[in-house]
Amino acid sequence: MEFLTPSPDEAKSDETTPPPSKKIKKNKLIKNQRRFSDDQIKLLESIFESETRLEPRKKLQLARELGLQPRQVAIWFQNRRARWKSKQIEHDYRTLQADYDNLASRFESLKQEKESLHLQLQKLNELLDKKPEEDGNPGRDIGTIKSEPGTNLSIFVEEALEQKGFSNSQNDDRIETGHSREEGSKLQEIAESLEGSEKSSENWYGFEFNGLIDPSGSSSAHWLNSWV
DNA sequence: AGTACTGTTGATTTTACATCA
DNA sequence: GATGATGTAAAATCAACAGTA
Repeated sequence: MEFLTPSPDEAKSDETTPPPSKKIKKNKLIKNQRRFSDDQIKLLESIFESETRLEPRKKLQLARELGLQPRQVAIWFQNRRARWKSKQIEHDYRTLQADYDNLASRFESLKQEKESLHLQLQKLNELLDKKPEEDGNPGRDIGTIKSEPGTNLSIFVEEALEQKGFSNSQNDDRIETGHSREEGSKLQEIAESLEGSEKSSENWYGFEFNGLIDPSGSSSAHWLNSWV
């Protein structure tokens, strides 16, 4: 491999002689000798890939091989390290920015879902409280119903429906307490919808909700209201 | 073609730290 | 252990040059 050799003036900063002032250097630079050749860069890069710092012995060897002053090799590695570091910082910044944007987006979606669920719960409560005294069963706030561990939302709603006099049986078409079948279907629909939301939330973007749903018996509505 | 601007890159300076005699 | 000389690295900066609008 044939590499350029700096002129005596260019070999200004070897290990033994002090570097000339910038003014002198400025006047004596020769075009095309300022930049290292492609082959020199190629070799320097390949070594930098495996080791970002050079041992003194290796530096001397490499300098001989490249036809450069050891000082030039040392400076090249210093600059390379500094510029690699700033690029790395830029890269890390972009990565963090993307992560943040992604999380912010998830947060917004979850917030909207929470609001939607809250609305559905309100509607459900309104329906459940429509005729609280007719069957001697006082209406209760859905938000105060205890949800046992492992109880999903549909079971919870079914219980409420039963207490309200709605039959949940597919085969039982009887309307026992004067509620229309349409009303019951609507409630069931909401229950299924809620269950669907609950299920989808469990694995929403890989989020684990186990820790968010209090298994100690606090109401589903409570965690929904307090979360976000 | 000449010019202004910008990015790249080799080199320098300053400062801090480690090692050694 | 304290001290000065020496070497090296990081960070900031300079300066020459190439590419581009």
